[in-house]
Amino acid sequence: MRVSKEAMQTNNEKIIHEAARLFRQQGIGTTGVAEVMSAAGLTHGGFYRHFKTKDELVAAALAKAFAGIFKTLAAAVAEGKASEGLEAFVGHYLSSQHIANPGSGCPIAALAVEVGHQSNSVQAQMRQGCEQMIELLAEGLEGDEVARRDEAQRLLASLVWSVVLARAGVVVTEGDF
Amino acid sequence: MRVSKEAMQTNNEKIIHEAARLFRQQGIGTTGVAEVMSAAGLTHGGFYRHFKTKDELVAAALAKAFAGIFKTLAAAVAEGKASEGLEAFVGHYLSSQHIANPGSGCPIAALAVEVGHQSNSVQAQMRQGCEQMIELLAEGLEGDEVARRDEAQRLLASLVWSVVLARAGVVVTEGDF
DNA sequence: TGTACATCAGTGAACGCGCGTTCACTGATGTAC
DNA sequence: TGTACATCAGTGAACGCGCGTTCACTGATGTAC
Repeated sequence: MRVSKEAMQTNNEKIIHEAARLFRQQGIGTTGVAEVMSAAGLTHGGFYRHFKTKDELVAAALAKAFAGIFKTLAAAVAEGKASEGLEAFVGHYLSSQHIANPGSGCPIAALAVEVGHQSNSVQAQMRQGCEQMIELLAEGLEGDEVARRDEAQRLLASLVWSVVLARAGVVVTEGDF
Repeated sequence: MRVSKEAMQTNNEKIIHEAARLFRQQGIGTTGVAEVMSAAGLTHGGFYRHFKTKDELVAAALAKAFAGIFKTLAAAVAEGKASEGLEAFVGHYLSSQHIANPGSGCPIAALAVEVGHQSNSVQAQMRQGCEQMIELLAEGLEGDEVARRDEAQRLLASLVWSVVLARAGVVVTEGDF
């Protein structure tokens, strides 16, 4: 039966939230629309009142996942504490907590490769997220703009790769970042 | 109808070769057994004379993909030309040719994340390939063993990440490796 | 070396299953009077 | 403010489709005499 506008809005957010979690945890192709709806406490038939296609949900979930990751870092940069914010971010990124919980973690580490096989709009979302992350990381580094951007890219590569390897079970010796 | 032992062996190699190509090009979940068999010039019903499950094919294809990547580098190391071999390897790894052709390229860049959702034996294959690659890269670097291994890990992270980003369409400014 | 027969690689149709998507239906919500 | 009705979010069953896997069948291969 019909629900109020507020209830529908809440349901919409739940769907995106669960999708963002499940896609990162299990992969996009492996997670069905029915599973997402069930996790949100709904039946799968109602999905198409919220999204035209699964692809549209993927794009929304990816945007939400990036927003969650950026939140703390962006706040630190806005407060002028970019360097401290960067240090805390790196510490959390490489933590065993982040490695053990892809569902609430970095969408790049979880989905970057699979997104290469998704629609253009999803790829654009991933591209934008990566670029935004590099910019935010660069804020906390030293040197001129080009050098910082360069260093930020190398840092992101190290971070993402360490987490991907650790999740795949490859033991990595401590590196200095 | 039945074919000779030699013909069967040839077919087996064709299946693994096409699987290694298609899995890297399109992903594992997206590539069906029927598509692999068709690419090998066979009908999909015969697949189970060669492999017990699709998973067994994935493991074989991954091993084959690693073997192809290691070939040149391992030969250079064996000849005592590890440093030159490394340089050539890095040059090829970052080439537009490698970026444009995942089907014949590095299985880590193409499959590392998706393998996280595969069987234990497939994960073990990926793990072993990564470790072997780090060892081979370390051979061409300088310093003591620990420092070389450490540097090799950072190098691999940069290499893989650059290719993943480039394939996702994110333009990366030139970095020095 | 030649013949008779068992083996088994490959064929092509079928299996159950889960996928993304559609649809007739329900009944609370939101609106018009 | 109260009533009558149109709207539409959510339900649950169904759709076609492609997946991994199975199977009865075929006929060339390999073997035993």
